[in-house]
Amino acid sequence: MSTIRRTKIADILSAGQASADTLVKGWVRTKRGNKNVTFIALNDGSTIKNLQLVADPNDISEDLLKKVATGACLSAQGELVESQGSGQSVELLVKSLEILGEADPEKYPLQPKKHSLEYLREIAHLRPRTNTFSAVFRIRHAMTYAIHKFFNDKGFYNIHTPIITGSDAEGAGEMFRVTTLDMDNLPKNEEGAIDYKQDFFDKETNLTVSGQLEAELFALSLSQVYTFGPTFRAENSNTTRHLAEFWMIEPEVAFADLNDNMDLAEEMLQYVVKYALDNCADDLDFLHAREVEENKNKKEIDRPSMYLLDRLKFVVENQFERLTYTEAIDILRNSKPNKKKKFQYLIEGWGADLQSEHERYLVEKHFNKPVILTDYPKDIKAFYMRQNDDGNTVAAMDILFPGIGEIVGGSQREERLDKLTQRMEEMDVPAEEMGWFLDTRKFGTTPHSGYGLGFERLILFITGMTNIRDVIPFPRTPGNAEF
RNA sequence: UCCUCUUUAGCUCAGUUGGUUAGAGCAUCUGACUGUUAAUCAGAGGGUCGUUGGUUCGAGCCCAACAAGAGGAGCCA
Repeated sequence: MSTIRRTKIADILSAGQASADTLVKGWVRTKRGNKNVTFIALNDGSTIKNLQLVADPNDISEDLLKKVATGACLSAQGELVESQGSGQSVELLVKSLEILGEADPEKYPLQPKKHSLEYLREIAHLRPRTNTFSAVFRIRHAMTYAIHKFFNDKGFYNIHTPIITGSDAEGAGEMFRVTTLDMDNLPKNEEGAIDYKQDFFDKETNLTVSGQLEAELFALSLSQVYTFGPTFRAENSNTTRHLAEFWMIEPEVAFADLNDNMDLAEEMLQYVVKYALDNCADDLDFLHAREVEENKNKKEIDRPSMYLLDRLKFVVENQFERLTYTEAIDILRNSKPNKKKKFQYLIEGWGADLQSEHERYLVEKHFNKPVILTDYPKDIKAFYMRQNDDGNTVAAMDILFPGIGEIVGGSQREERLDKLTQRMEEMDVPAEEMGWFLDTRKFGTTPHSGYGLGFERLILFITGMTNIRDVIPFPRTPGNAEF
């Protein structure tokens, strides 16, 4: 092999031009052909598209070609020429071939055929070699970048809030304990309880369930900040939209009220969807076609009213519907399924939390577009949300997306010290442990707002995947921490 | 955690009111074919029917427990 540099398949295909001496490396997707010619579809992950290698048995030995099986890794050098076939513009006439890594076709778990997502989940270490998952993870990267770019361009600062937290007052769900104590021989104190004084941090510590409270501290100093980090919830949730370890984006903005907050969230969502449309066309085209194919055999009623690319364009081009919780309750109370008692939980009066079936009705049936619900009853929301003048509601907002449900949850934060401490008392939040948080209200407080965006839920929407375990490389769910 | 469903070849699935030797497509292997596009055509190999126990002359099929997976609910992002 000569010492020329590897060319990425994405670059070869986007240039689409013949070139004398070219070196490519990648993994074999399929091989086919006859005695006189062998065709190899090679993929290196730089694009969903494959490069066709053409091997003449006069140039490449039969023994070598025999080792070219699905999954094997190759290095191939030759001449890039205009393709004689119709499926591609250029192809590589192979002059020399090296097998970097063989893959026994009898044992390699990925076959050149369609696999179920459930099966691929069991071999999550190999699934990025498939079209679907390589597309999903290229898009996931693009969305990570787009989010950082969006906030950076607006003058936000990215804050790395702690992953290990000593605060158990965040109130956003069950936490994972962090400890270096010997679990088989826990030290006890005089009262017979576990003596955390002997633990690594001299106290009980957990993995974070939210960076919001820490982000608020920086919002009240740097004005506009956001977090983008891992989040851990030890809830026993077994659904297509919950993970025990997931990634969350939490902007926090000083001098912003609930309307500013909604404007920011809507602008961000439209920005990143547009970014995907502008920059991930090949992958989205593939996922779109995949979805159309999946629904081909379904009945008319079970098919989505819009397919992936149309849904994405729709979100970019249309404003989200904004209404209050109270208005939503009125719509639901007078809705057909409520009158005909089709809801499992009937809407009778003001104050109840909305169930998924209600959110789905509003988003998928009544408005048929993303919906922002605001001003929820204070009793069903967190202590830190700003109390409205009516005394019953808080300045909260949830953004609901079709097929996904809540993708964003946020609020204007309670900046008034007396109101905040009163609410903490009512909801049994230990104020004595949160002096650092209350200090922001004691010293130079100001109205501010923020929200949390579930990154994987965003990826579900953008890729059209339907199970959250298929949009994170190695999903952690109850009873499962493989790989 | 609750409810429902599923578990048969490497993968995706059929398998009748319980009956003798458990099938198909794809994949794999072998062969054919002068440029293929998930190539095509022909042939071959491949099974402790999730596990354990029970009912029965007889269980892939009926019953029970357990396990794994999926979907829905709750919690939320």
